[in-house]
Amino acid sequence: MDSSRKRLSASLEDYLEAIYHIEKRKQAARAKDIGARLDVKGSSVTGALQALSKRELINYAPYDVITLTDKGRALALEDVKRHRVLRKFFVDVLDVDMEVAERAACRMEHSVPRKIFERLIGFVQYLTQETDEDRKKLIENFKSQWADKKDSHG
Amino acid sequence: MDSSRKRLSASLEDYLEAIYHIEKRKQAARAKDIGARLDVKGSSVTGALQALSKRELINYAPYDVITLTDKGRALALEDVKRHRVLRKFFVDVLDVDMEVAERAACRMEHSVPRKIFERLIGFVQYLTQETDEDRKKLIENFKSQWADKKDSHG
DNA sequence: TTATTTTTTTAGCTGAGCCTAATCTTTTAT
DNA sequence: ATAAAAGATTAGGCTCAGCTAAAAAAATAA
Repeated sequence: MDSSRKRLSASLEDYLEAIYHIEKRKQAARAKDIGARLDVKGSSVTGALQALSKRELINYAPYDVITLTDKGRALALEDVKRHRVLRKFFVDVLDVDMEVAERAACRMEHSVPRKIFERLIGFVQYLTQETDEDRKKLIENFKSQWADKKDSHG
Repeated sequence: MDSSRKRLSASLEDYLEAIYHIEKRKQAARAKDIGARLDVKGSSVTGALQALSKRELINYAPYDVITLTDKGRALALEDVKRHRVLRKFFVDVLDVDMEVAERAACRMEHSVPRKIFERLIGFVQYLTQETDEDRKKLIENFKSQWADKKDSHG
């Protein structure tokens, strides 16, 4: 019945998130900015905008600027949060490069179920609390153990 | 040029993994088993089999039984490993139900980049080594902290 | 103001990956 | 051996999400 009930595709999530970031920088988004950010052609952007508009996630009229609706912003924020917590886990705990973490988060963020996401938030917060010496040491131990393995293998 | 160089789609990875599991149980797979496992119709299976065959990941001839090639088995094993390590992380570290972990692993396994995957293996192994009392305690602490949060929130 | 350039949209094509319905093959039961 | 059932494939349709090319609108420059 209501198309807004169905889960957003990974692709549309990407568009929504892109709009969120562009809006944050410069009030409103335009199609070319979105296309540049996601590396797709303008015509593809138009199609996605129409889909998001139909779901009432963005304010959209042909040739006009694009903004998020409240509903859209809420959804975008969920994506952004998933992205952030994954990236933080990859960088702070798994100790991978920021760039690798960023790409990985982009790829994985769409598929993280809510329950897992919640637990991950808790776990990362728990593990990275600066106040607890043991936890910090554990992470450091893991990292150096990893460095050793790397050295011995190549 | 060579289609086998391109990354497999999430869908084809699913088919390959299904064949791997069926083969392990009963020597060779047949289309209906695959369809039953993935909950798709037979005609969809045929299409996937042709795609996998073209990439030389399975031994396939119409109406004949299906087996993995060496290349296919190697690839399937990578998927299976990604699946397993994610599930182990979810269950042993994040402490979610097996069923939730299973579904989450299914959803996420296709998008885990190699470098992240390697680190995650190391981290899970490190954290779940029974021999180290501190690590075990850390996990237990996290789990009970989580249980507390759950109680106080509802 | 008018002409040029940029941006956006429309129209139509492609490939994946699913579906149903119809048509083979193969297997099983009589 | 042959009829019926089960299993597999083909044919054709659908949606999604990208693309190109061409048309339309907006912005900019002369």
